[in-house]
Amino acid sequence: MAKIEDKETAILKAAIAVFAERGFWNTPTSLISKTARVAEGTLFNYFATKDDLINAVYLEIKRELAKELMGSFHARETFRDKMRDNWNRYIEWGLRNPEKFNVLQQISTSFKLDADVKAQGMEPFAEIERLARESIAKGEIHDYPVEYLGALMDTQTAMTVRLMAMNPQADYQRIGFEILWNGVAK
Amino acid sequence: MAKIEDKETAILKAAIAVFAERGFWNTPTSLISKTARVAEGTLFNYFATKDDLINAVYLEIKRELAKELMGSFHARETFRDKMRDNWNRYIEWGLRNPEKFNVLQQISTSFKLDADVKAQGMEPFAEIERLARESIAKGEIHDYPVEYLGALMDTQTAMTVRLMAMNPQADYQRIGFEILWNGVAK
Amino acid sequence: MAKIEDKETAILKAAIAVFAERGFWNTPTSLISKTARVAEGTLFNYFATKDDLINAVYLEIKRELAKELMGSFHARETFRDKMRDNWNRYIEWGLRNPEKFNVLQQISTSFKLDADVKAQGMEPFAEIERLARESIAKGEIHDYPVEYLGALMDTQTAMTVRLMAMNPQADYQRIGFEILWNGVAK
Amino acid sequence: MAKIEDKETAILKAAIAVFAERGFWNTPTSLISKTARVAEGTLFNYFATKDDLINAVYLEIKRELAKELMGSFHARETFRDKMRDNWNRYIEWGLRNPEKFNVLQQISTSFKLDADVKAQGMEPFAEIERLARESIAKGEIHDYPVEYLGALMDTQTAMTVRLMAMNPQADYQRIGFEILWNGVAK
DNA sequence: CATGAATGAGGTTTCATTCAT
DNA sequence: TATGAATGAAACCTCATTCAT
Repeated sequence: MAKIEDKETAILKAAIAVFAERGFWNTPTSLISKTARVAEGTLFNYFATKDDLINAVYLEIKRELAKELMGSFHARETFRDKMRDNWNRYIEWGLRNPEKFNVLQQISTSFKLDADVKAQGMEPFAEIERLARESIAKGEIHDYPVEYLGALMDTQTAMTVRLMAMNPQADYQRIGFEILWNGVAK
Repeated sequence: MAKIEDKETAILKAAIAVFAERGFWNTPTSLISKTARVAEGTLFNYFATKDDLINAVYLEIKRELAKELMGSFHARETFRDKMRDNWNRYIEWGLRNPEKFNVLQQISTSFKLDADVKAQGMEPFAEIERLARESIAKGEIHDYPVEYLGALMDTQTAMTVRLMAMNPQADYQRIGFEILWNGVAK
Repeated sequence: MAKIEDKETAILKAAIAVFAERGFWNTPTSLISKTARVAEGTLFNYFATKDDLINAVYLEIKRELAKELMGSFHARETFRDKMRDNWNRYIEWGLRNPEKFNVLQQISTSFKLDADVKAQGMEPFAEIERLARESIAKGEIHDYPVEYLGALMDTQTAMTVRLMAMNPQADYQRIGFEILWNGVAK
Repeated sequence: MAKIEDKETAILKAAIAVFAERGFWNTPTSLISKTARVAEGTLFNYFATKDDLINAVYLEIKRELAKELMGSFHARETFRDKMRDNWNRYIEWGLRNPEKFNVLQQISTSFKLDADVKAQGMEPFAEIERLARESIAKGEIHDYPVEYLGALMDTQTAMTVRLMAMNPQADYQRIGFEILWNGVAK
């Protein structure tokens, strides 16, 4: 049969859309395949189980986000600027992709990911922690555990996206970073 | 343990225990009733639907947490001390009640609560936002939107609990508050 | 709800009927519940899995057969008479209960029974082997391994039932026993 | 092993192997084609349906067994020797080819073969029944219905193979024939 | 003839909910 | 009010078969 469109991609897209709307626990695989305009069985040709599909969705989104963020570290000079760039890109990506953002949050907090998938998803943050260590060495920011800084950055960004989505005209993006930076800077 | 226990309470307790272990989407009501040593049908005498039960669990935990935190605002003098007291009580409660903390997070992020239940659950934060407004008026902290401050306090506390649960000997509790306070103080 | 009729029995009976007609591998549980005039889910209240049901069917039939045969050993005097009585009862039961006989054969040859169920099903033959040992000691029959004699008795009886079912007017019942006895007698 | 092997043969061999291991009801055609290192669709170029394949497997094995047994009738002089030769060859073939033996039993007892295939599979026994008739005429053995004798020979041989496979050091092969012969001889 | 992606009916099992007792 | 057997829709997944390449 003609591979007119990539079915795997169609399934992933459909999964993100319906997961965002109904929550992934509440979404039958039949709805995903229907949304993807694909037979019910086809889904399982690409993803052996629903859990595998969820892992794949997570990884797909994380990879897209990582690509979005990766550039930020090299485009700026100071650690503060790198961090702010990262902050801004994350938030803007989240606002541009509310479904993906939403699904990522869902999966992160309510699903037991495969260990290797989880590890892959964490890579992007390795870089930010490395930069934080450098900055600590230079005496720019306080000597806090970098894993705490990474987690803080992550949760605060996510929270900011959520608030901005509900209240678009507020100035949370600038304020949030100001608070974050003042919190850690010497 | 009380020998004769209200069945409703028994069901709520059982629900929290099994939700914490398996996730509430993954938990059949039959397991809850079994854990509560109550007939399957009995559960539905107290909670018309599973969704109602989830709402009730949420409210139950939120109320307990609120009671824990409420006192903090009056025991201290300055806003900083009130805030720190609140921070500490939240974290210590979370560490003492990992199941309840866990279930609260689950429900908050992956369940569509009834509007009125959600509203009731937010009450405790009204107080903290009121205090923040006072403090802003006194010029102690920056003039940031109080709803942002409330949300920040909430997510950062929760994140800190999670990290401390995984790494108990770390000093996250003190550090976290330091960052938070430095972030907002003038 | 009124327990007007024993549903468990109804399900077992229905299973035997449809297994006989279509083979148990080819029989959906939905057809069993439909035949038993019971909801699809009800079947699983009584038998956790289809495999459990098959084990139960096997045991049910074996027990009935055992009851039928058990008496035979005491009603007669000589070993030959006991054996012939057993032979006759088995065959007549098989002809009277073609469905049960058929299903028993099916399960015995094409299903991996639970170890304990298998063991329970074998009990009746312990007795015949014990009697064979006695008879050997008395010098009535040849000193052949009793487990071989038991298996021979079993397969030859079953084969005879099958042939008689296809060709009812033949004299296989008498002939078969004659061959069997002459084969083992001194 | 032949490097280039007929795909049809490869499929038949693979089917026997996996049927023996998992039972043919439990074996998906996809596993057969995979085992045969052939595409899923290819199997259906040779066998229109799974049922057709099962029929073909049956016939293939029966033919091999027939070839093995056919010679026996001419290599010996007396009917007893022919019969014993047949008995021995069957048993030894069964022990040498446990998978084929197993699959043959499975299909014979749990599958509705096509009428013509069944007829073809029975041919070898026509010969033994013819010889039995001769022997009866000569007064060597009792005048029993030859179809009963054929069926007896078949089931008893099969049972003996099964027992020997489980208990290889026992003397069932010799004993079994002794019983069989004494049963029918005058 | 060979391939393997695609199909969708159908299989077993789960589970929230009902209701007669 | 408490019970738990009964229900049946729906979930996930399998697999024989088709067919465009």
